[in-house]
Amino acid sequence: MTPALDPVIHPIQRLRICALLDPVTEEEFAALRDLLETSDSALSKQLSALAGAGYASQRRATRGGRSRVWVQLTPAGRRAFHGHVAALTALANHAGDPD
Amino acid sequence: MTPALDPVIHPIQRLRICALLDPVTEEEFAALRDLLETSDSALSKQLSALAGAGYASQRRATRGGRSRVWVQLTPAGRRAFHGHVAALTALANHAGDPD
DNA sequence: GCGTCACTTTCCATGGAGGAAACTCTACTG
DNA sequence: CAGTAGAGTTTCCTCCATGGAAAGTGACGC
Repeated sequence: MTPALDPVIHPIQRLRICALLDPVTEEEFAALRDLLETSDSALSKQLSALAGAGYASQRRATRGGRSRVWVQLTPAGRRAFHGHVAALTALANHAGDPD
Repeated sequence: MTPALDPVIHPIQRLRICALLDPVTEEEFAALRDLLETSDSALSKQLSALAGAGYASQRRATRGGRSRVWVQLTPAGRRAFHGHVAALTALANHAGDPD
């Protein structure tokens, strides 16, 4: 069988976002933006895409007098990411190739 | 360090093409098309993209009275694919994460 | 020479991605 | 409470990628 590659997760920036969020409970919006070296708007849109698929959620909290957004993967998002990684790994190992 | 994800290889269909070509010397165009369940034109364009990056090459040979195209990864293509897989693996393992 | 097979390329319509800038919300400041 | 600034968000727009449909090309086979 060919495990399915998830098109919602696959795009490079989204893959990187998931990889950053997977090992932690949550991460600050600004931290993600800096780590990815992207813009506020680009990140915001990618997060919307992940949230739209039910893969990420956001939480507002005050820190340093300012309200900031904290992002986290939902359980479904974490499952989807792990599944996607498994699919990539299978691909890379030629699992299920008829050749 | 974050190993670089190669945007030429990353798109799902191209990743799958590379995964199919990596373990073999060469593969027939029609076989790729059937394995990927895609159209002639779509496959042809993806192969052009890989060839344009120097990652794949084609050879015409006659088989069954008809001339058919055989596709193979170039050494550079194989290196690029392996590098990309390494980058994906590193991402999945959170290598180099500052978190 | 003609039709056919096996791709290739063109044309077109759709969708994703990102920059710039306008907009919203919240939190301070005075 | 009005005003201002910070932190994202959304809109607008433009560009690039992708893919289907169909026309085009080259090599055979008859």
